Amino acid sequence: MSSISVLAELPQLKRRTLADTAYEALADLLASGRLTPGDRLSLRQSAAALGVSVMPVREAVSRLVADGVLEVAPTRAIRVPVMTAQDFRALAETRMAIEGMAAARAAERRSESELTAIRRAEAAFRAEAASAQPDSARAVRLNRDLHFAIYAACGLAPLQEIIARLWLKAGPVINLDLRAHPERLRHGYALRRHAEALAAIEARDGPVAAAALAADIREATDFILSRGGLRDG
Amino acid sequence: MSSISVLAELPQLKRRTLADTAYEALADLLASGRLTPGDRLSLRQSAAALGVSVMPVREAVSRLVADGVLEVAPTRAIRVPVMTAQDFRALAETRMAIEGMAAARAAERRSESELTAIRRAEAAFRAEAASAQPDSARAVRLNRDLHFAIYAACGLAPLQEIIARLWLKAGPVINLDLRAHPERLRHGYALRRHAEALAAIEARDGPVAAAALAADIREATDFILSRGGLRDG
DNA sequence: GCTAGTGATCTGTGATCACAGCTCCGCAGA
DNA sequence: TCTGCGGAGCTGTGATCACAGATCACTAGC
Repeated sequence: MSSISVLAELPQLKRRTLADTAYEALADLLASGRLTPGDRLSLRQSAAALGVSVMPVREAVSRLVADGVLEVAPTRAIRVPVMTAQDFRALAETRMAIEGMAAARAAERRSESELTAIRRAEAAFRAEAASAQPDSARAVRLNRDLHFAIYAACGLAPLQEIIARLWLKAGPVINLDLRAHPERLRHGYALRRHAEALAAIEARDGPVAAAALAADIREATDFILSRGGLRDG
Repeated sequence: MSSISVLAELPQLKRRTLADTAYEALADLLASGRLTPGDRLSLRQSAAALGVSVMPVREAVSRLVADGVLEVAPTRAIRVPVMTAQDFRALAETRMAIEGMAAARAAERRSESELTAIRRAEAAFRAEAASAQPDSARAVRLNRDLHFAIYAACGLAPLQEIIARLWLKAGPVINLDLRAHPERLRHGYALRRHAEALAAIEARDGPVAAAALAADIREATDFILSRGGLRDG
């Protein structure tokens, strides 16, 4: 054992493999909606685009498949799953339940610094939505930042990972719709729910925070479903 | 289109790769506690044991690593993570929240056939626990069957997948403890909570079902933590 | 004109090889 | 007794090759 006990405080530095990088690259494509439901993916083409061999891409894709974010058809084609309306509704209900719960916990246990981070994220999203020419991609990212600032305050790391996976799964559908109908941003639904959530978190009111988050998700889901872009199962 | 319309009723037969099989084999080792926290794993040795090349094992391991069920140390060693007491408590709290919620939904929406399945699973576990010489491994499996019979009745497929992942993560710790202290089975804690949950599901009482499941998880967790087998973080 | 067949090409899956880096063990030096 | 130093034997990671099976454009036959 070294006598320099300060070394014990050093964080374990984690190894970054090419597969990790490939995973993030693909996840970003999905979360930002640049890969939309039904899109196909080729290992070799993706590998060429990333400048690596197929191996790292393979590993990344197999993780995404395990998460249900991608799927490989019996025909050996990798593609973004096309969800039925029922699938999407079940996913939304799961999100409402889990993210609502995370928001409730966040409201009850948030620290001052976490509250500050949430306030800042809310303001950033509000500013973007209120701007003369809102940038969809930027708004999506800021919305995500706000939600995860809230979930980060819930104090349960496993819960945050679960939510991140759910977002990855819902990402393609949500972003596809947002691209087709960017005007929803102006309606201010999300803004109202965000304000409600922020107020509830400030007041340490768990149930109200949960209700606000759930309403945010429900309204976005209903909007998308009302468009009829998803087929029935 | 073929004129034999019956063909439309055929189910999509899903491809089973060696990687899938390897994943299940490893997951079973973890869920049943034959791999315990701290155990190391070698790709080549695992591959040899399974009679395949390293490739399928690699893919399976990378999925388990993504799930947090295995980890690769910076030293390039694959092992079952050793959770701190805090980690385990956070995992348990997450489980209580999520599985409680699933149980509540199950109570409210269960069909008669689902209720029958739950009754049968509860009786099977009770019979095993009451037997003269309870088989730990068998009891663990029956306990799992009962829990998942309940969650299957919640009607949300994404939620079930999430719970399955959480169980895989908690499996090694729980089973390790159960092997060391099989006497807990006789105390009947689990039996009481199971009976409460079953009664609540029969009565379609969501909150009580959630409370019973949460209590089941909490008691098992407290028992394990009281043993002091987990180091602090 | 439409269907069935055919071959070139591309797909994911699996096996194998190459390699940098770690562990372990014995040995030499203080 | 402890420390430092190699070298052999591992490790996971990545690249490459082999292969069965699918796709797609195209043609022959009705």
